[in-house]
Amino acid sequence: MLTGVKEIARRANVSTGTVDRVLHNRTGVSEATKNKILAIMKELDYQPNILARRLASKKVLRFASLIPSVSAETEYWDAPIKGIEMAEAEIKQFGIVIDKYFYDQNDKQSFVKQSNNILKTPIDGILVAPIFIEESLAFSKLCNLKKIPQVFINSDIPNESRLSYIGPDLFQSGHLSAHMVNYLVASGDKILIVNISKEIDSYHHLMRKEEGFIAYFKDHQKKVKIIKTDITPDTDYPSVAKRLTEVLTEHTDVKAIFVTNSRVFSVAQFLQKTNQEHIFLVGYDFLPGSIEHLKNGVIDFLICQKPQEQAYKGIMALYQNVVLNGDVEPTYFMPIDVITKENYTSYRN
Amino acid sequence: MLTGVKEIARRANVSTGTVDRVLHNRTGVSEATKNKILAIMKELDYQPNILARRLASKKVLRFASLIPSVSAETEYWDAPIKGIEMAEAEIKQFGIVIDKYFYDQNDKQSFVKQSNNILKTPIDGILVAPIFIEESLAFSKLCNLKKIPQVFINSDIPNESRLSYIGPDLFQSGHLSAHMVNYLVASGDKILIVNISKEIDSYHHLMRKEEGFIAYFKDHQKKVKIIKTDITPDTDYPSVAKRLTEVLTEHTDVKAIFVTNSRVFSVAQFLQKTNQEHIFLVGYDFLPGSIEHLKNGVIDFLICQKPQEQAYKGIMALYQNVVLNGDVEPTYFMPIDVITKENYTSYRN
DNA sequence: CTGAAAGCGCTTACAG
DNA sequence: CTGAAAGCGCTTACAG
Repeated sequence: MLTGVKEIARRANVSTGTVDRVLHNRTGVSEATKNKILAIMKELDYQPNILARRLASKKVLRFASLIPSVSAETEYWDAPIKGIEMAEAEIKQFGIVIDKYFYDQNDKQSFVKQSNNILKTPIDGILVAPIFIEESLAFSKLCNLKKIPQVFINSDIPNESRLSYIGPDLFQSGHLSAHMVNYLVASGDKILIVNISKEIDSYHHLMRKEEGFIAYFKDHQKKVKIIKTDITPDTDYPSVAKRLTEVLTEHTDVKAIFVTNSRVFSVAQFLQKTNQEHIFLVGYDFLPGSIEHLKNGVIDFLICQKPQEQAYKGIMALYQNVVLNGDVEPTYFMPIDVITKENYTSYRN
Repeated sequence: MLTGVKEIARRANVSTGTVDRVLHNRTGVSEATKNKILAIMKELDYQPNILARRLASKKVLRFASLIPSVSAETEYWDAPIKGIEMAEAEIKQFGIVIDKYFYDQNDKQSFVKQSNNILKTPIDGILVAPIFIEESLAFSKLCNLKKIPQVFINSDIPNESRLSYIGPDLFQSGHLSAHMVNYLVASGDKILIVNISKEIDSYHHLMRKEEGFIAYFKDHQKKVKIIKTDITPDTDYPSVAKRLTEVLTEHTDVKAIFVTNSRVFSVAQFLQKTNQEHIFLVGYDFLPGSIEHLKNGVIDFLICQKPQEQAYKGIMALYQNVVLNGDVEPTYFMPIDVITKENYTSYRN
């Protein structure tokens, strides 16, 4: 009452409609009245009532999400969908709808196509997992031109003007993995790093983890031998098994294996089938297949970064910015969680 | 339009005021019209518009929080306050205010007094850390009589009708601690469990962790010797140091120490001062003093359970129930987080 | 037991 | 460039 648009209008000797115009930075207000109103707003420290605003406005706000589609090999992306849906349920009463777009993680063109589809629609905010660097950068630029705020999850793109990144600090997560492995090995032991990925592009992502892992042992008193192998482009189980057989035949003394992504379940499967469960195994992500191997002891640790929460927080960051006009942290590193046989039951992915 | 109170009123041939009366289960409506309106609501699957409701209603909703006050020894309780304030900032636009009450963790009477103070005010929901079992039970009963929903954090009270418990699964967290210690010790090693607490009552809480810890090694192939000591009622540093000196003089071969609460920082301090950093150390909670000792390697692991998020979620659960009339999970176990030198920087307490 | 009217704090056409 | 009026979907007195 003492601070609403009515009061501002009264003090400025204008109608509430005019106040509303400057509030939303719309055209059709003289500089003079605009400045007068702005001054009064500042004086009153005017805070719009979001309830009233959303109730009065019939305009629905549209957010779009663009993430990889779920497949047998990319079950991981189930969690972000859930996160998006949770956020949607929470904010739909504010007149927000979320259009969900998916692309094929192994096909850049599908990303380009879907991002173009999004830009054809009127959209107020975008949540995207920018797996393909160049294509994502191009998309981001178009969004900036249209002044559409973007939030990135899962991995970041360097040097780009997005609203926020919400996801892992990849280097640190590799570092932590090494720290965990450090408890399992002795000086002189041999450690194998395994990257499993179809797309060369995704390597950027995995490489950061590998770097963090190697950096840990570089200046550590415990000296270990680190070897590595990339399994690409074929990543089906037979390909994984074939390569691991080769490597582990050449290096019969591998004490621990670090897999840089969720494909750790394939490696676990292999170790189990070949009775090599004595090799310590550390990998990524909270997937049913991996949890099974955590239970039966083939996998020792999983590093997880709450993909569901990443997406949830991503949508809420858009909401915070677009609906509440609030500030958003430009970079929000998710906690790096260590999952073991002992705590997986209460883990919220 | 097709589903609001107006439409219901039209179909039932009554005014919106009457619809509002049955909506809020107020008196002064004949059974007949009430049933008619109820039927139409069900038919339409009527969902009230929360925005409109909160905007129209001038009634503010009051939640109360009742947790231990912060002191040098109980810095831990800083985090829940932050969580409460975060939630408050988020929901105050819905006309919710939160009254914060504090009690002395070492004084049951202060809990009784503060809980009585709360009940003197008109309150719509309560968040409480029920450290004192009997007093909390009594308080809970009074709340139930007044139909005030209660959410518990930090620790649960058995067999009581609360809206929700949000906090650790204590037994499991002890179990996980043992799992971590297991990586650090060998068969035959000696492990010391340390409970540090002023109030005997708090032991219930610590005992559950101890039980989980011991249970882990009970049916484990690796046989270890577990000894324990309780430091009570004096818990200042000199008392801790004195007792540890005694124990570690008697048992010169202790390989690892498990402290069942945040007082691990006192133990760390002692180990550092007495040059016994070679003893592995595992404890609880993300406090600055402990983080320092995590950094310099005196503490190996901290087990944390996001006290800030517990309180945040607790308030949001009340909001969910009271404002949105939504369902709330009766028990929500927080993830059991493992914090090390490697991942503490990105941990959100 | 029930209804008519005003109002919550905004936004939205429409008219000038 | 600006204002008057209606309306978003509820709740709140007040009158009967």
